[in-house]
Amino acid sequence: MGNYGYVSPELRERVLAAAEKLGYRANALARSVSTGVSHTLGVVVADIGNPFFAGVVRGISDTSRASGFDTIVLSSHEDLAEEKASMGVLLDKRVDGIILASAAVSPKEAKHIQEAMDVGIPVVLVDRALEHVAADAVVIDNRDASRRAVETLIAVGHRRIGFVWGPSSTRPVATRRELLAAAAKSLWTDSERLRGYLDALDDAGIAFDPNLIMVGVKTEATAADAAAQMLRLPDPPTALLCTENDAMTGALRAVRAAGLKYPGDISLIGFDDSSWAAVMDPPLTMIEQPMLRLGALTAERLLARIKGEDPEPEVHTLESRFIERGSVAPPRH
Amino acid sequence: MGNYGYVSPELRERVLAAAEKLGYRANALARSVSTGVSHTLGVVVADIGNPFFAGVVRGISDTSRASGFDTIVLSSHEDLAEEKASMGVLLDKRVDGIILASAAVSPKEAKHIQEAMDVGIPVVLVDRALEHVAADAVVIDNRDASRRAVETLIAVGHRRIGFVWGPSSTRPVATRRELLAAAAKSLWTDSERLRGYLDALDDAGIAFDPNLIMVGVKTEATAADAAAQMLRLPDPPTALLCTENDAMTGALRAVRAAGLKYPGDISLIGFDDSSWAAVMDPPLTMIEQPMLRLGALTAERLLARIKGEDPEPEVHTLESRFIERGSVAPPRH
DNA sequence: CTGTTAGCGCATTCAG
DNA sequence: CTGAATGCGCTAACAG
Repeated sequence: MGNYGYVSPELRERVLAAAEKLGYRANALARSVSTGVSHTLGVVVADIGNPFFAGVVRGISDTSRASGFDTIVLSSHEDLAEEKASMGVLLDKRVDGIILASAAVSPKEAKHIQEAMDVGIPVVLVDRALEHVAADAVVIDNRDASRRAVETLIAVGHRRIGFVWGPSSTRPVATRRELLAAAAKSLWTDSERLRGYLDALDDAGIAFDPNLIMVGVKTEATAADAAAQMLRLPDPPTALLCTENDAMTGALRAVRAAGLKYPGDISLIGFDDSSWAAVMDPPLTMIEQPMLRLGALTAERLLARIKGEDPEPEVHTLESRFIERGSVAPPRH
Repeated sequence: MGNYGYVSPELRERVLAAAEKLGYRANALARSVSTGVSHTLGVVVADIGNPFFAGVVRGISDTSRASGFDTIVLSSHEDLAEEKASMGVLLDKRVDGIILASAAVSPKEAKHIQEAMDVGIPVVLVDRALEHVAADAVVIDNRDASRRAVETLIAVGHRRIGFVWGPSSTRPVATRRELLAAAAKSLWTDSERLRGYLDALDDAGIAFDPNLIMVGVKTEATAADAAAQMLRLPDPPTALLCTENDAMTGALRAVRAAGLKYPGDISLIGFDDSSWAAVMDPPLTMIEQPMLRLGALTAERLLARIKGEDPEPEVHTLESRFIERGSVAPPRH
């Protein structure tokens, strides 16, 4: 049944026929115990409910299956404890390698990753790189994408640009130094996107205003609150950059509640394109991430290491796509 | 390490300490080979990229984990062959039970399900019931929900109501008989929703018009085409019922391309609520499915069978919620 | 309580 | 080519 050893064609037929008739299935677990390999990839994403990760997972499983590997995916719901537990489950189930979109925001939170690698099981990071972790990472050009978006806004005249979900600091951020410190303790993607935002402002000589940067817990509701608060400012933003799907829907709620129209009253740009963004009226200008390719490349890197290759860990950066639609216009006056 | 047998507290401490220091992890595979149980649930959904299924999976894994079960989820991408292969993987990995949202549209396509049950591994269906398969099923009141939606439309005066994604028949459907035959060969959810639509029309004495029912392959693009075609009719629909997320975005594309405004020119109701639906302008009237509870209840039923309970298979029906927002209005004149 | 032994279902090695 | 024996890492049953 395992397709090894020598058998006469005739015996093989008889065995196969008997197996078929009896409904026999080889026990993959016993096989793994015996061989030491499971031909299975473990994946733990931050939130499988996020269409972005669903796309990445699709990319992963398509290419891993093409190589004869199963994939078992777990979701940590952006919770570090759950992430560790999930990795434990994968290690116990003896997967041959692990793909991880980690909720860790600092090197000390990434111990479990290093430990897994120390045990000899290869890990590759996806979507979120991690400093000081010697693992491959497959990501997009977050900083660039963010900068390009803000530059687009500045190019048509905006100078007050809100940033709808940034560092998840608990305390308010007032100075640039505090902001950078908070960013350093945030998810890599959030941090990068914030830096890109700052890059563009700096290049244009626009002063950074802490009131225009959302800080704290990130949910659609808090995004709506933060956006609403910005819009009530004496000098409110004329444009909003939303760094995630829920940030955008939250911002849209606030914009509508304030009785504002986009792009006339306020311009909008968001990360993570979707069908909905395209059918909004007007349609939303968005930054599209290559989810499938992200997943595919990640799986390729991991598979290579499983096959024994052992190059220097590297950060692979894929390009996002800026989709101009109808949610950007010059500010009033 | 397995927490069985008798050990002195002191020895236990020494063993645990040694295990800790050595980084020892019990091999879950070997354990399963030995005990015959894996404490893991297998799930194969039709499309993990669909937020609806992502929610169901979340419900499943939350409640199964609470019972000490891991869950490994696979996506069939609505493909029957992949579904069978996925179930094979799960059986090989010796999961203790399987949850399935099947792509099967007829009893003969459901053999693999019966086979799994014959081998002694419990299966419970979710989202889609299957006639002639003696398995538990956890679903929503699709037919009722659909009927209520159409009744709402009729109540405000609509008589020409388009049904944006119905039976996936390859040939056009002209008569009511053909329609029912096509429905019988469609996904259970699609079929139920179509019946509910027909129920409401019948009750109101409105004649069924095959031109107002989309038939064929179901993608956002084909939905847009179908809707566009309906809108070009000499006697076009004044309302559209969209039975899925992509059907709604497709319909919206067509509505916009035709230069129509909702709800003034055309009313809209859809299945599967989302943040986007709520922030559309006007916001969309939608039918919300209790995804989490659907998943949770499904897991409960399966867990019960794994624990040895063996009641008569039953179809458990949960209630959907009709969320009235701003996409329904009386037809013009 | 402790130490030993057999056995789970497979892959692999080694005589015939 | 075939059959039997050994071991993978674990649980379970059994003497001491």
